[in-house]
Amino acid sequence: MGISGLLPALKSISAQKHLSEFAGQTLAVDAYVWLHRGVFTCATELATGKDTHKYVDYAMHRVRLLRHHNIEPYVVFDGGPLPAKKGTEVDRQAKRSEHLALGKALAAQGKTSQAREHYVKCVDVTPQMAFQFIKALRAENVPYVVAPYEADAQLAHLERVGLVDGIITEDSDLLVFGCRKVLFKMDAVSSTAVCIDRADFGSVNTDGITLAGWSDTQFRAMAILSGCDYLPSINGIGLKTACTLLRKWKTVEQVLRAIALEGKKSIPRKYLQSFRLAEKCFKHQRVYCPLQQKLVHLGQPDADWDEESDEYVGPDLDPALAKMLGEGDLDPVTLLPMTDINPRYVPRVLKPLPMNGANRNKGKGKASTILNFFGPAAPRKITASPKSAKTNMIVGKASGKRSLAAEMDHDMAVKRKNGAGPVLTQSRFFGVPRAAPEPEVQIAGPSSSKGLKENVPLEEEDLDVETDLEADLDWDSCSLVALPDREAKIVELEEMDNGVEQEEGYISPTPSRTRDAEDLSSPLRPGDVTPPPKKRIKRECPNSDPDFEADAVSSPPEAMGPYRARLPASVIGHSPSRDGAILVDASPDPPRTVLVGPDLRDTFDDTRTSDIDCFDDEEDEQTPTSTPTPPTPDEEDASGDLVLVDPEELEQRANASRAEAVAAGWRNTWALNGKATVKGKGRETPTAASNLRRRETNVTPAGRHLPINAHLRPHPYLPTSVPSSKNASKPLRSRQSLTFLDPVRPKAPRGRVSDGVTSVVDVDEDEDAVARAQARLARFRCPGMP
DNA sequence: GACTCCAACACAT
DNA sequence: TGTTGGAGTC
Ligand SMILES: [Mn+2]
Repeated sequence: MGISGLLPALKSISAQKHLSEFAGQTLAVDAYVWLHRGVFTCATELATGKDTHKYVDYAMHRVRLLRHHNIEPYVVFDGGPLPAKKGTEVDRQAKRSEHLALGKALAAQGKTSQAREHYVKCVDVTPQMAFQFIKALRAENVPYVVAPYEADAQLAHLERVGLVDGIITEDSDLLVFGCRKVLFKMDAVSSTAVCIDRADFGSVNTDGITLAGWSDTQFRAMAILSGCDYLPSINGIGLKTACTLLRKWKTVEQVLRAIALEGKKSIPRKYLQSFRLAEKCFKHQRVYCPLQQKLVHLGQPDADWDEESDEYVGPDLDPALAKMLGEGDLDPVTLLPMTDINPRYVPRVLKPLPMNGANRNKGKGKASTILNFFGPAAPRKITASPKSAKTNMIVGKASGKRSLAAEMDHDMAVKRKNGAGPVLTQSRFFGVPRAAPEPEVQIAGPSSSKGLKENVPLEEEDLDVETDLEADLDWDSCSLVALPDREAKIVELEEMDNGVEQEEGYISPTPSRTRDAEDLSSPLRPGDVTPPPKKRIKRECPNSDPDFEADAVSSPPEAMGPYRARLPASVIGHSPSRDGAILVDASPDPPRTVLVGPDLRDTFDDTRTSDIDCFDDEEDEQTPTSTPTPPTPDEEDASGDLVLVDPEELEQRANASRAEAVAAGWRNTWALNGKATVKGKGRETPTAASNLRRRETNVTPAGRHLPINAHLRPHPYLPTSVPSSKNASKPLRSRQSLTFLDPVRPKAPRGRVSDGVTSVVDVDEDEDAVARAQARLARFRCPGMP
């Protein structure tokens, strides 16, 4: 959903920019957007179960477009459902099958175009489809990561730790997650995008919406109040009124009080409590940190943290599992080994990859992942030393590519560590626009005829090449990423044909962190902590072939070069702000209102700690000041009657059914597997229905996994230590996490293929462990709601 | 009139 | 996921 109305409200600070303006930067990409659009290319094929990878081509085309503009994409995939998301999955699934049936019926009558209309509505992006994209990314050495939960939070994390300079998405939520630079509506044809910079928030003035002087917390509050994915809004409250109320009353508590006293709208019971949880999802959702190679909170939780919260923002996972998940080797929803639904699709490898010795088990090291996983030296904590990671970090056949990506991340980490300068003075509030608004060069047509020329004709001969490859290669016994030597040769041939040269030079990162309003207008800032970026040296295409699709070939074998070159500036001179707080010059301190008034225990929370804990934590320190007069005590009594709704029961009921649905899903899964095991083949024909799943799925549809001879069983789990929070005044309670208790001994690896579906990671021996993890996860993912 | 809510639609070629 | 237009509400 996102925050409806947010983008229009921010129109006044939205600027359409040409991609070339981001040259030299690394931009995180919300993969779902491209995959979702790509699906339109081949909806019919997907719905009818035909193998296709057109949706990957669509996405890769954009990847190459970015690279063409000297932007390094860092692709981020969605993970499993967050407990916070309610599973509306059932009726959706029903609708999908309807559409599928209708589509097939029409197709049978030859009405293919009408059929397609329905097909489109029944196809959805699955993790397995995402994996096809990942295969292509690996082949072209593009950094990527799979989020344990929502891509939103993952994207925000990458920006926060400085691995990327900005984010490409369509989801307005990203702004609520605290992202600084977000690019919406990227258009491949014009090579433009609509850029919203957080530093401009202070100058928002669209239709009565104003954010000057607001903190991130206030902004987030506005978004949540107006209704978000984690919490529907109070009836009648939209973005505008949320904004207005918040402007007047400053804190959520007071806003609620005002609403209650007004008496026209009914506030759900425990709304404030739910609000706090929703807030936590935005602030502290769990993400995978490529640097630490484990799950971390987006923002470190501080006070007001308990186990409920800790699970609500996404249960922790064992680091070894988290890593596999983050790198795409697990289905993030089921935690089962990723399944390759289209093994015949082998993305063209543009360059033989440099592999160190540890990596050189390609073609046969089926169990290497598992070996590494469970082996003696496997799961370990990444310390500050990038070396340990380098020697140890291999994930099976993913081989060179991924280790490259990982190494890149670690290089970034090192730089980041070394370069971490003094924390700049930052205001926590959105600055009011000052001085003359910077004249922004928009759509600065990149120097060139070249850009235009290269954009237009996109030849699709790639497909042919790939097709040839498919025909040639034997994929029966090895996973796709394990490239046969033969392919490497083909690749080299291609390289000779297309050989393009790319400069190895270091490209100066641009300062990406804004400190004041001026920064965004002038991205390049002499005297900044980072060296003034000379406008990137553009890759030249010596060939007459201007097609940027061929660009990728240009990467030299020592592919680390380009990666380093694209190190985001933020890695170098800044340490990430705590809560993504931004960062402009100080604006007038918002006044603090003393909370006096009716007892709204129902809407607030019986256990509320303090009436003025409103602007939580350390983030917003407000100086006491006079402000709109708080409600008078004598109005107090009325408040009790204002609560007309009692959603508690409804909610419980909903939870019950949700739990049931999930449980049913699991039962089906395992039941089907059991049956399948007997038969020998467990995967039903990949009908469209079985292949379709929304990304918010809570229920695991049957027929999506390989038959696994495992069963669910209860298991204990161990508490693990909590990430130390530097500013946590009190120690956090220990957190539960997925832990393998039994020593696992890897057996001889054996590939597994059924119905053309190949398991990428073979974990036969660890079924129990995985099953336990899943059981745990299932519990986590469907907890009782507050 | 301002705002919220909802249903329908676009998204690729 | 966003956008649009129209209905409904205050
Ligand atoms: Mn979202």
